[in-house]
Amino acid sequence: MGIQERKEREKERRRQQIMVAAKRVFSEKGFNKTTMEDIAKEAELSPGTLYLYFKNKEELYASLSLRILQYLHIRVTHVNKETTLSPDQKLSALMEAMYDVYDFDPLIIINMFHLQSSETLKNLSESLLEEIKELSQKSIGAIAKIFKEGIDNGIYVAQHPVALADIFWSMFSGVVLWEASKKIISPDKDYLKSTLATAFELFERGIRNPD
Amino acid sequence: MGIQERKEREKERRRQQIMVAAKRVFSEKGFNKTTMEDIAKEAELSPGTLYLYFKNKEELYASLSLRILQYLHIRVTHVNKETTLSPDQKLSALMEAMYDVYDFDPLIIINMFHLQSSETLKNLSESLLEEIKELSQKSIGAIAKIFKEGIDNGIYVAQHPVALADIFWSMFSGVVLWEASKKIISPDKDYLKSTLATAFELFERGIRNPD
Amino acid sequence: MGIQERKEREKERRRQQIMVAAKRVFSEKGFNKTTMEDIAKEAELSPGTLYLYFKNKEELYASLSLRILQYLHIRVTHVNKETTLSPDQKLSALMEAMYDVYDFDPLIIINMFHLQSSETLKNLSESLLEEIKELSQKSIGAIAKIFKEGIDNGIYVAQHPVALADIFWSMFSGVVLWEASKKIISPDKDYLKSTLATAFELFERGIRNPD
Amino acid sequence: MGIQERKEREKERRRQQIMVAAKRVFSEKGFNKTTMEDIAKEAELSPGTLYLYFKNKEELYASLSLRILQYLHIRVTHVNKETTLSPDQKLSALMEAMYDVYDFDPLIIINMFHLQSSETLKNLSESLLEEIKELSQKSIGAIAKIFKEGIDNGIYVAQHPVALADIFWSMFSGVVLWEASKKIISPDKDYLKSTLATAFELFERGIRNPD
DNA sequence: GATGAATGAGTATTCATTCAT
DNA sequence: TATGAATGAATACTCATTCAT
Repeated sequence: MGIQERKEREKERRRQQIMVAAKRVFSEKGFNKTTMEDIAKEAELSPGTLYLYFKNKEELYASLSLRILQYLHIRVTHVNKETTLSPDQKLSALMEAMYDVYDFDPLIIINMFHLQSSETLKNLSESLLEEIKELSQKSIGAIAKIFKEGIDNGIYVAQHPVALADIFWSMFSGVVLWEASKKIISPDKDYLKSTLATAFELFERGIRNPD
Repeated sequence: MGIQERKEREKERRRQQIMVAAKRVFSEKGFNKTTMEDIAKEAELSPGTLYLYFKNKEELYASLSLRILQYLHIRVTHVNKETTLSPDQKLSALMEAMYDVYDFDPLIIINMFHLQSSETLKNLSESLLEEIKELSQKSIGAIAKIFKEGIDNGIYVAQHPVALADIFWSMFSGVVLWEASKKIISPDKDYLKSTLATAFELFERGIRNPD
Repeated sequence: MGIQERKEREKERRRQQIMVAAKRVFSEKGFNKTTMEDIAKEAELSPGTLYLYFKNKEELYASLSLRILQYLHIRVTHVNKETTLSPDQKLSALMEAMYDVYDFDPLIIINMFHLQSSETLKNLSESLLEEIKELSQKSIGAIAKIFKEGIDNGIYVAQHPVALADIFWSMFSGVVLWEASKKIISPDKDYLKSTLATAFELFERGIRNPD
Repeated sequence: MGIQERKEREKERRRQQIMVAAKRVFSEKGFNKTTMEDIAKEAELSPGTLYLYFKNKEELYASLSLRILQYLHIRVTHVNKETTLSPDQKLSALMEAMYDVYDFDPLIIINMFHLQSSETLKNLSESLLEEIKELSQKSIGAIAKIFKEGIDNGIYVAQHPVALADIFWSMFSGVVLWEASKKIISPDKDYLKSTLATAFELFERGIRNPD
């Protein structure tokens, strides 16, 4: 391993260290109430160091959202590669993946919507924004591919596959968000998983062609 | 009309005046970048006056979300009152109502999710929070009632009506949010209404029992 | 006196209050080492209030320099108005005025050079910069007018009056600055006034035509 | 050449390398907006290395001003050595030298005044300050010597030679500074050299005794 | 000597909120 | 009621300087 490479690896480790700390603090306090000093303390670093790895607070925040997109993309791509699966089986696998995405980081979906507010996006660097765009499109594209197969097979309704992918993703995140906010409004109930299951079931029936 | 009542009415008029101004400014700049002075200027009032009618910035913001809930509630209740309509016709009317909710205030849906972040909710007065809770539950309940009729009639799947209502609302807001963020990510496309139509169509097919 | 006018006057009073405090602190600590909080404390105001009257630190600083230009302009204009004076008498009066400019605010000349560094000028508001430009030009123009009379009379050398005014002003501020820095380097001597007198004498002989 | 000496020479070379880089960056950005990292990059060194050769930023800056004093001193001493020249010829040579000083480093004159602000001088090491003092005095002394000859010869006015030297230097730097700031204030004119020529001409006539 | 990652003190600026009028 | 001048706490970000390697 060359010196160059070792340094690169070390740098990535620091980024991860900061992101882990940031995730903890952002999750607990939300974006506005979290200070860079909070994060620095949590990461056992000085505030200045954070800026060696992230341009500013927004960009640190956004990089957290990027991780879930990366995870999603990997999972969905993986599903697509399983050529032996039927569209129905792939859809099942996709739903399974969505549960995992949720478990991977339940709070970060809420962050993603914060991220996607124009207020935030405008402060990101061109390169990070580009990365987010690209990953979003790829992920939605990969989901759409699953639907396309089903549509081509005639077992799913003849809708535009990307539109279906958008709806699938919207429904997923809409449910997650809505259940999260319900949890605040009436903290004693936690229906998320079952609501999600019902939503998926309903979605599946919705896209299926009547035989 | 007594003096008391006239005063009350006058006060309500001012609240509305402020809310109209606030909506304009929040819609344009988002929550964080909007200052109370911006709103005061837009309302042609002084900053101090705003605090005579709203406890703080968060509460002013939240009251805007309350309006859309009120509007939604009125519309859905109205649908429910039409006893001559079949469940299917009511569902159509409900969808129609959702389009109107969106048209009533496209950006405020995004605000609603901001509202529901714990960060914000914690700063609201007990009474306002109570009002939001109640109205949310009533609205969801009214939507659930429509589904319940269909389920009881056997034309909709035997799911818990409230779960269906939640999914319906989640899907609606999920699509609105996702399309809004896509507009920023890939600004050249604006599919909202058609995506929404597809989503509703799919939802309808999803909940319908196979004959 | 109308309310409008009284407010205006009150506002001007506050500006002066801040400028007086700022001058004291800047003189003592220099631009960089002076904090806005220092000034606020000296003015017995809060830091935020400073920003109600001055856009930023640089602009507060620049406004101090503007005062000396204003003073200079008034004095020189006054000299020009004395139509009964000969060019020589006017030149004497001008020199007198320069001594007073110096006494008015000995340290602020140094500030003026700080001001005129491009570093600083770039941060000023368009309007303030405009004001500085205009006042500079007017002042130099007024000085030039004195020389022009002498030139037209044939008692001063046939140089461009504005060039003479520039040199006069340059020599004045050059001497002030140089003596100020010498005071730091060898704090035991204070030749300023006599050096200035010699400089003026020399200048006068320099511009005078041989009879 | 011993090892000691070679090391010394190497060290001096590095100092020069850094100063050349520093001059470029300071000239472009001014003192405050220049960072040590900027200079390090320009010098193709690391920030830490700069501190091996200069105590701190101020001292690096000051050492640049020292160079021009050194240059000035060399030139003026050289003029003095030319015993065959008349005072008038020496004065001409001095003026020539000043043009060269200006050409040597037009912006550094402005820096010199920054240097001489008490704000900066207070942070310099005793030894550097001493060096600056000494060189200033020597340079002024050398200039004064030229004037003294003329005075002794009776062709220049009977003023204190050091006072004349101070005025000469003040006028020179005053004109340079003023023209530099005018360039910012009214960027369309660039009279420097001609103003300087007029100033020198005027100075010469000013110091000359009427025959 | 040279490096450059890490430091952390230092501060200009903002803006929700208050309160004397 | 309404005002709007004043407040002052709060914080993102910078950068000269250090020091382990």
